[in-house]
Amino acid sequence: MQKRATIKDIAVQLGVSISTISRGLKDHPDISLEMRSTIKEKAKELNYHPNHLASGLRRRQSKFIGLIIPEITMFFFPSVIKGIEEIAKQNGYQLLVLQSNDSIENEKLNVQICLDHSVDGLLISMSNKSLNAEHLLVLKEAGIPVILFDKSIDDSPFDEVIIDDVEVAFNAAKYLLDSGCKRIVAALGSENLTMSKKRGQGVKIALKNHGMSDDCCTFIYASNFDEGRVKIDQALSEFKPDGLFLMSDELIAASSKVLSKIYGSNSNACKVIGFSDGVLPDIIDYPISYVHHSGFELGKLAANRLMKRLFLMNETAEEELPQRILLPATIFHQ
Amino acid sequence: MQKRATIKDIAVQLGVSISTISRGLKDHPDISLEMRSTIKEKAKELNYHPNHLASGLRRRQSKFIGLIIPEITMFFFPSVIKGIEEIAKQNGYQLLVLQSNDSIENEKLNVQICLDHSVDGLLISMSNKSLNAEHLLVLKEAGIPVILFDKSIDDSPFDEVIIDDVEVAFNAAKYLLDSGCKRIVAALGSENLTMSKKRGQGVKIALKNHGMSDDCCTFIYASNFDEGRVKIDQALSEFKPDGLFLMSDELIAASSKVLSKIYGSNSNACKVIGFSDGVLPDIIDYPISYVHHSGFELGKLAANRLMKRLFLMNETAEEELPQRILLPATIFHQ
DNA sequence: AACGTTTCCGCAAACGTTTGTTGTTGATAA
DNA sequence: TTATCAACAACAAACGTTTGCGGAAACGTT
Repeated sequence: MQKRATIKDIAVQLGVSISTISRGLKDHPDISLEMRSTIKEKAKELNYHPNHLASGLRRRQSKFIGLIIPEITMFFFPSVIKGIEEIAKQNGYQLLVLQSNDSIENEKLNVQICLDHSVDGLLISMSNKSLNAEHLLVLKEAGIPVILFDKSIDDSPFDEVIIDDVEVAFNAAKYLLDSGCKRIVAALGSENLTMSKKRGQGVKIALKNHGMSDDCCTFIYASNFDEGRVKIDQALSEFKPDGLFLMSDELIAASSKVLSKIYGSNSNACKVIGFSDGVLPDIIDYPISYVHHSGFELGKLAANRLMKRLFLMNETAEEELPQRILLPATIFHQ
Repeated sequence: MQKRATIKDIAVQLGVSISTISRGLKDHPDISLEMRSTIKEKAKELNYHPNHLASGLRRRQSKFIGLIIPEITMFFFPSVIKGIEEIAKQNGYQLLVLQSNDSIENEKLNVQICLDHSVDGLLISMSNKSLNAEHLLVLKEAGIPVILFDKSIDDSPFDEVIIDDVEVAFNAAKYLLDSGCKRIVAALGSENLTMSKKRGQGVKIALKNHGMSDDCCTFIYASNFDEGRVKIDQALSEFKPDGLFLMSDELIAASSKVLSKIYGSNSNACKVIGFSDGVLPDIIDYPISYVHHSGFELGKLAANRLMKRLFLMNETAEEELPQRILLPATIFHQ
């Protein structure tokens, strides 16, 4: 059971002080070049690696960024995490991944965990119970930058990185209507999600624009895969729509078998448009169009924004106003 | 910008020493009951929360466990992580999630990151480049328990939590053969993966058991979704098999559209059996049987084993031998 | 009255860094 | 010769905990 080498071990073996070692290791100009290289040599020889807890404690920063999401499912979030991880790693940060399971209590707990671990920043996709960001204000007080991404709230006091839900949903619905759909079912996520509201709103605007009444579209809400399957089955069976709007990959998955069951291979009977990361449409049989919004890109955007905030905090005192960053989304057909 | 309260703040306000606070907070018997409650009251009042870096440094444990996996994809790993997270949280641990991207260099780097962060234990699903665990021995030296899960290696010097690949693959192949399949395509993962070898081996044993030559089965190898799609398409087009063996969810997804394309709705033309977490078969149209191996359960098993190791380390000095823990797997039909 | 025992708490060191300040050289300029 | 100034390195405090040890009351026991 080897004790790992410390800065002190190097100091003793080289007969110099520990401060010299510390400075030498990070190329402080006070230390001569020869000294630096002897230090680095010895460090390599002893297989020295800095103790993260010690330096974190001293420097009051952990090089961790908190990542709070509702749940790690197979939909969307894996690629988001990958995007965030890529940027974080580039900047020497590690991720502290926490799930709220769509509970506001858990969200609070997770915020506390982030605080306990002295995270340098936080990325959060809010639970569907969170209608405001009150419980995140404590982070602001602590001087920890927060970025809301994917699932945001109205009037966010923090930066947000999202897609333009109304606009994109509008375009998606417009596609269905332009294709001649007259009876539409729009499947949305949890009803208290801002995202659901906005995407629903986009659909309604499209309907209005096409001179169609709201009756032409049935809205259903489902907060997870299983609920989606049941409700979509019900809706498709009951209304036999000629157009289906699915606001997430989860709902695309949930509707996949139902679509084949009801419409068989006659994929013209019901046009489908979904919001997808791009993988699922390549897996399911029923041909669907989709708004491509890349989780990977979203993750990168959000993480980059956080990095910028982190950088700004060191440089200037002037607070930049909360900014809204939009993820581009394009429609892919069939 | 609020400074967070420390143990010292409580001490000053209460006019007692910081050691008393520290002990009082964790119910040390040396501290009187009244004192304990005044301390806790004041702690609550000041919204005190222990600084994790400080206590970690002092106690030489981070309450972090490292989790190294090849890649966070939508297949399998999300549920594994959920399982691990559940057990970890129950025991007061956080996860440090790292990806090797199937590179042994990254795996080494990640091990170093775990070391730097003083993780208390490590869970690792090995990259397909890792043929041995040499690069993990440094953890053993440091007294950090390691559990290999899912993707293991031969003769592991560490505990491993896996499924009985040979046995399960044997049963899966047996199902195809019992159903009368004569021309089989078996799609495996990366060729240098121990897991692929073992599952292939199971298939071969089943063939032999049925008195069939190895020629009756074509083995193809694919290390990711896209490669799988191409190779499966080729194989199905070329051999028009009446039985298909798919060793992972990823390959199930990759074959989904190809199956419909080639066999249409005549699902009897080609029996399919896969290894799945259970979600994908509910999404794709082509009816398949599958060996259910739950990522969630695997994660829990692995994490629990690690917890046990962690516990044993505190209690006894006697080293328990590396153990192999098998995840139960059952076959679901259609 | 002298001597244990509890009971409760404080002192101070330690964990491994970082960093502001001070000190020692030797060289150069006056 | 003395003052000046780099250039380099050491000292020591600090970050917020935990914990071994020691000590002062308060109490009972012979």
